[in-house]
Amino acid sequence: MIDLLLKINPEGEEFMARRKDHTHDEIREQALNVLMTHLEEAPADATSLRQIARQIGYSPGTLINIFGSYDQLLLSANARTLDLLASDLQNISKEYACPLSRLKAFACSYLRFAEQYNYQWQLLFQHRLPEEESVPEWQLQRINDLFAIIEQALSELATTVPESDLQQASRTIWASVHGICSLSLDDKLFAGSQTYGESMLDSLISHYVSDWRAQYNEPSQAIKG
Amino acid sequence: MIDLLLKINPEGEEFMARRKDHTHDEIREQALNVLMTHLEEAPADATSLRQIARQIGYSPGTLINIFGSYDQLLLSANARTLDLLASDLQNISKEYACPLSRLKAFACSYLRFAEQYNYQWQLLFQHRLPEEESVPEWQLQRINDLFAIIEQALSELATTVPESDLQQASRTIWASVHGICSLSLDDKLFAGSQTYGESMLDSLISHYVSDWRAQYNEPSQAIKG
DNA sequence: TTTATTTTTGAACACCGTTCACAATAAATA
DNA sequence: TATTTATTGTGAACGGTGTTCAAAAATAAA
Repeated sequence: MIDLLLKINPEGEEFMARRKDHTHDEIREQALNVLMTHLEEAPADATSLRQIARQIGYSPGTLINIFGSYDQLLLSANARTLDLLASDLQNISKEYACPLSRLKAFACSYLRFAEQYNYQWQLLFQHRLPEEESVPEWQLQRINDLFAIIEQALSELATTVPESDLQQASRTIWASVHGICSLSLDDKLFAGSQTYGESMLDSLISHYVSDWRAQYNEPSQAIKG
Repeated sequence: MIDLLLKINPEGEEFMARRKDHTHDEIREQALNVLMTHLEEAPADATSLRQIARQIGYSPGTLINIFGSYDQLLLSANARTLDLLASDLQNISKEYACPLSRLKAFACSYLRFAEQYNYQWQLLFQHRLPEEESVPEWQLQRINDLFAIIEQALSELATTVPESDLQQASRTIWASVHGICSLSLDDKLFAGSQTYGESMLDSLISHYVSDWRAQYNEPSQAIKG
């Protein structure tokens, strides 16, 4: 049998199909590193499964074996991005005792992250899952952790607020902040870099929170409303 | 001449390369109609230049000749969508004398549009231009017209406001509304359709505007930062 | 009718994600 | 150790993509 093979493939020629000394986890790691590095200076559309495979010295099929599909490779990159973002926001938030400052710092960090990791951020939010495939568990968990930061700050600003109100307010703020960042990035034409987005974030949080807390902290006056 | 054709193309067989009785404008129209119809029930990724060409009975090259590229065909569809959205919002806004109600109706219409024309809306905002190709003129114009509606409402709520403040506030509101709609669409899992998004929009506008106008209408008190 | 011009084409190109029989390797067995 | 079995990675193939372009077809001009 070996003779037969040797006859068919007589020499040198660099045989492929050689099993490399990498575990699946190592290949995962390599592929994700290559992708994340790519995203540091070009959008996701500018690479491909084949390119990534070529760069780590494996065939496209191998990556499909490991990740299931190219979509899921992209999704794994999103997991990394979200982890980065979450730890960023959590660290920043820890540094602020004042809940209002904390909220603003949270929003600004979000914007800064979106600017710095532009293409990762784009992929994270623009990437649509095929069909009605549900958002993965870990992603919901990370997102909930981020909501918790906002909820915590809000609850410090206004005591005795029903949980459901806290949820709605924190979601409203998060979605608004997200929208401002999203629009701010597309709009590089108009505004001079981040100062514009930052002032919008400040405006949003100042005005929204100010009136929102008044609703709970000064129920007797009832001026606003 | 007719005889010649009949001889060359003796029957059925449907020869191609026959110059059809359509002007370029008509072909544009047909292609866009096919695309927009497709977007009524499937995302943009689910079709292609070739599919659209096939459906209108022309070759892919013809569409490239007319539109320049597939990207620009998609962009033309976005023009249509934006026109639809703009006229929708303008009509709705006309019906409300009260500026606050007008703002809320504006936001709700925006959300309803995003829900009804889901895939068109997705394409409109998720589609990234290649390179740093600038947003086309007409698109900026349409968007400015929409800002004008918000600015107008805000100026009715608070007189003697500097133009720059009006601009910032209207942009902040629009970006926030956009973010809420954007997130609300992705979140079909969580919420029971539109009621959730609507209440977030209401919360956003109520609180933000309430505090924002207080800044200008009650300058003597100076309670708010 | 012949010539020149415009329009549309279809084949070709270089890609893409995904599948799969089988070659190359490692592990288990005799 | 030699042989069988199981796993892992491959490369060719499939059907798709957007885009280019020589030439065919249809029209307009001479």
